Order: sequence, then structure tokens, then C-alpha cells
Amino acid sequence: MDVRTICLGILTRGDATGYEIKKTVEEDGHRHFAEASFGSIYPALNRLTEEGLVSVRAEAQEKRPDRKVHTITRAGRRAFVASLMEPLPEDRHRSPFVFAMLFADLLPKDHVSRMLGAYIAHTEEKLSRLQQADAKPRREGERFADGLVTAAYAAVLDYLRIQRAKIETTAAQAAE
Amino acid sequence: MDVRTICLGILTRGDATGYEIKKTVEEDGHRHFAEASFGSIYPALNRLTEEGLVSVRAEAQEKRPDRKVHTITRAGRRAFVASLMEPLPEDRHRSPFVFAMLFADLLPKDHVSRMLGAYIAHTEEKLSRLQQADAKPRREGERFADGLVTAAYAAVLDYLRIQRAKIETTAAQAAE
DNA sequence: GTCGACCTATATCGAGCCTATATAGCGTGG
DNA sequence: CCACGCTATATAGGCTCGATATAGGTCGAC
Repeated sequence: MDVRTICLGILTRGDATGYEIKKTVEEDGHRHFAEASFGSIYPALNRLTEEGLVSVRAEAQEKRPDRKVHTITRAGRRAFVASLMEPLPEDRHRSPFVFAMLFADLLPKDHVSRMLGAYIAHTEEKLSRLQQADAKPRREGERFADGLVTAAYAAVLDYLRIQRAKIETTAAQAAE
Repeated sequence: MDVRTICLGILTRGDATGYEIKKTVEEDGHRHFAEASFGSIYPALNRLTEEGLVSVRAEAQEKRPDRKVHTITRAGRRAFVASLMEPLPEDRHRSPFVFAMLFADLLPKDHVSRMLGAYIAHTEEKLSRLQQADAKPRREGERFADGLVTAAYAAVLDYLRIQRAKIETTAAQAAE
């Protein structure tokens, strides 16, 4: 999903500055399947404003840069819904960790187990943060998304733990 | 993982042209966690060649563009292993589908169920292709990667089927 | 109390990557 | 016989990211 559409989507839930949009995308619930950086958000908002899909009011602040609060227009809502209705782009997943594991045979064995351990710890952390968020009341769609991501992470974690156990058993047998 | 590193990795498994590298990345097993386009592969190979990490021999073909067959050098192997040893970039996942589901409340209900159905079918297809590939003999790392991706897709599919069933039940109750 | 670290808030630049397009002959199916 | 898809390379334009710049505010540590 391009940054334009992400911005429009977040603005359907309420007015926001570019900075606030960035924070929202980083939150659990979004972070696992959508991303956007400042370098793409600010130009996107400017272009959306030019096109009349978004309006801006500058709130002057003393001795601080103006807060440029963005509001989605009726045309913006229409454009957003239209873009969700047309065929969606494919999912894209990139995992440097899995890529590296493809070449585990070229790496020292102890480094591979450290990598695996670190990745497991990292996944555990993501999962526990998701489960904390699960307590808060949320919109239907948010619960759906969190549930899907949680299911995926839990399955990956299971798999990784089994693989680690296998590696340890093999190593122990070799040491005999 | 950047395209340079992806190219080097594939070349550790054998010589290849840019075109062949593209095909390899598209294959099941790679496609689910790494990507690269022609527009990034060709420049990457040229730069790797300049840097001495890759060597090229042009195989002239009659009435066709030369096949530029790339071979990884010893320096290239060292650089590749070194890049796998240093801290890996974070995983990145983008799912326009999950993003769209976040805004299901703004869309017509029947369109949402069509989206869900299409995504389920798509995931089923990916999973069955992975299970076919499972039959072929493969390197340790490839089995690990396929296993991880399979576990993730299977869990997502389970979750989606349950959610679909819930939606249908709710719809049936509403129709009463 | 004051210093460093972090937060709000905007913005741009360079680098990296993707999409679409161009070229060109060959094989295959309808 | 024609359209489509495959092999094979390459580039232009546009989108996105990461890093950096600016600038004052808050808050905890020492």
C-alpha cells in the first residue's frame, strides 16, 4: 500500500499532523504490515493537499514550528474507499534473517545459533507486545489484524523453538 | 537484505546471468522473504563487478544479446559472509490486504467477504506450492526456510477460515 | 541545578529500489 | 499466421527510506 493511501486511511480516523501519522504507523497493529517514513509522509501530504483530498490548517505555536493539522476531505474519503476497492497489491515480505539462514552452511555454527536465539527473543517480544495491546478495546478491523499477526508470529515462534531444540540435540550427540 | 547481498548469495550456489538471478529470487523458497527487480539487479551486478566481488564473462550468442555470466570471486565470498555476520536489518512485512481490513467498516460487506475469500484462495495456493516443493531434495537451510514460511501460512490460513466462518454465522443470524 | 537524552514537529537530500518500457529473436498454441 | 510468452539486457522516472538539520521543551540522573 503506498504512503498516500496509508495517510488517507489514518486521516479517516481523525485529524493529524505528519508527525502523528508517523507515530500511528509505528504502533503495534500497523507496524506489522504497513510502514512509512517522514521522507515519504511529508511529500505525500503536500501532494494530497494540492489534489484536494486533504485540507490543512496551520496551528501557530510559540517558538516551535507550526503544527500543520491535516483533515481528510469528502473527495479524499471517496478516493480512499475507491483505492481499497480496486485489486490490492500483493503482500511483500522481507526477512534478512531467513535469507541468512539459507546460507547457514557458510557460517560458523555458534554464530548461527546466536542468530536463531536473537530472532526467537525478538519474536517473543513482538508477540508479548501484541498480547498486551489485545487487552485494549479496539475496532473490529484492528482486532482482526492483530489476531492474524498474532497467529502468524505464534506459529513462527513454535517452529523456531522446535528447530532450536533439534539443533541442540544434534550438537549434544556430536559431542558424545 | 539489499539486492547486492541477494546477488552475492545466489552466486555462491553457482554462476548466473542477471536474468537467472531474477528467476531464482522469484522461485518458491526465496519469494516469500526476499525480492529483487531487474532495475536493481543489473546495476548491482555492474557495481559488484567494478568492486571485484564478481567477475563476468560474456558468452556471445547468435542474433541475441550476449549472456553475461557472473561468477563470485574469493573477495565476494568473504564480503558476503561478512555481511551475514553483522547485525541483520529488521524484517519488513507489508500487507495491503490486512491494511484494507482495518477499514472494513468503510466498505460494503459483500466486498469485504469477496476480499477475504480471494485472500484465502491465494494463501491456499501459496501453501500448496510450498508443499510440492517440499518433496524435492534440498539444502538444510532451504528446508528450514520453507518450513518456517509453511508454518506461518498454515497458521494464517487457519485464522482466516475461522474468521470467515464467524462472519457467515453472524450474517445468517442477522438474516433470521 | 544543570546536563544529556529524548520528545515534538517540519523538511530535504542522496541512495536504493520498483515499475514500466525498449529492444529483439525464438518457440508454442490456437 | 498471429499473439503471447520466454530469454536477455538495459534505462528513465518515480517512490520510499535513512540520515541529517533545525529548534525548543520535558524529565530524570547526578
